[in-house]
Amino acid sequence: MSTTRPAASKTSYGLSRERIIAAALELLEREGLEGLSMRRLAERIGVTPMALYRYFHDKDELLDAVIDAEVSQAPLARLQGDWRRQLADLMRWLRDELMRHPEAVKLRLSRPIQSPGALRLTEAGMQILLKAGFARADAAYAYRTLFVFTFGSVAFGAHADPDQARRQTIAALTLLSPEEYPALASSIDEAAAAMTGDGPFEYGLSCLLNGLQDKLDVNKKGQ
Amino acid sequence: MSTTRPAASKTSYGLSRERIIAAALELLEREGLEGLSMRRLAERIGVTPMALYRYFHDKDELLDAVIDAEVSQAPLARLQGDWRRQLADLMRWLRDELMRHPEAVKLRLSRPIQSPGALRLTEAGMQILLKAGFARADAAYAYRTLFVFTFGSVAFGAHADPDQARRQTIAALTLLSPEEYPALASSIDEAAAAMTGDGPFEYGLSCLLNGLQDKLDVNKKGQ
DNA sequence: ACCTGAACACCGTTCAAGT
DNA sequence: ACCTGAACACCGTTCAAGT
Repeated sequence: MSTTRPAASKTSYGLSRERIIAAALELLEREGLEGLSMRRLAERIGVTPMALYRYFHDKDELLDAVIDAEVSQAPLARLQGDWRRQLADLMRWLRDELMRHPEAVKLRLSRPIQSPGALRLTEAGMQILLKAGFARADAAYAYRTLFVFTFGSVAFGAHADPDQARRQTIAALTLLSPEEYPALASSIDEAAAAMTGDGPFEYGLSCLLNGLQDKLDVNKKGQ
Repeated sequence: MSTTRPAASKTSYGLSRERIIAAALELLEREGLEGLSMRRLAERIGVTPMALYRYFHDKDELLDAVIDAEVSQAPLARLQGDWRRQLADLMRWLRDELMRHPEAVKLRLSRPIQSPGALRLTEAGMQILLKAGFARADAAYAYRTLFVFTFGSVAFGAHADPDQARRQTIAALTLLSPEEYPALASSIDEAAAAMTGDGPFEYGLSCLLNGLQDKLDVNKKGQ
């Protein structure tokens, strides 16, 4: 009975950053951002709220670690084809990842994460752009543009219930006076369709890549 | 002394939705989103927290009204030039407005607002696109793309302290191993520059408009 | 070293009561 | 009709104490 320890009544034995983060991710996915409180997290683990503060200074630090873990764990998509195809697939992959954890997108708004794990994606994008012939400054701007568009698409378009979002849009547009809002009043179905699904994202992505191609052509001609 | 009322010790006489919203906007701007609590808001007005619940069912309804008021009060930019110039100026105006109230951007993430006041902007964008020759479905997608990009630029790029954001990016990128992150390691200054200022927004906007021009040309050729 | 208990200063919100 | 007071069920976090 030297190394055998009696079973703990609470499962609080191997408390660690990893264990806390795993439980937080689980809670985040099940209950959403609002449901992720220090007290509820502690309760789930079977421990007092204060125990968490041994491992994280405060809730902010815990949240940082949670997003970081989530971002770092996803394996990058394998890419092939020309630079446009590769960038498109990278952004589609990013969008899919973000849509899987929409709560984490909100979290990233207030805290830009620049851990090595998070920067793998940036590195991949920059590699594609540099190899395609973009100057470093242009590549950085171009990546930033793609990033902002893709994150924005999820942040401002990941509706829990797409059908309801469409119906709400239709209802809101139907209320408008056709005299004051002629363009919208004549495009109610089209505007509603632009609120959900892959269509608007693919349209914007294609626009952006066309625009980037133009920039590349202009610069090459200038040399 | 029939109509003259004794001065109230607290200034709670003309409590109304408008007065509450005005106080909430003030508090939001001074203390940020976290500082806007029902209790603090009530205190500022000189009233009990419960008094607010006569005018709004709950905090969510109050927040909706607050954003709506803010969005509706800004006069739209006056636009001139060709459609590209008009759209660019509209998005620049939107970005300026959003940057003036970055807290409200976070609020709009969870609650899509489609009040008539908020839709004036959409109407303006749709008018420009339809007049330029875009089909209704394309115009809706195109507007959505511009909207998502502009909102995303502010949501993911409105740093309270731009210099600090740049320094943090440089610090994070300097930590990376050049073997694993060759593209980023060779573009540290450029990547940091892409995090702040007007440069990345203008680059992305120009990209998008070029891409939209291409779409328009293709469609016109197809007809 | 690691966790607990009690406490503090906050929340949003309900419900009964005051005027 | 409009506002108040007291209360409830939550928060994040500090600090002293237990083992």
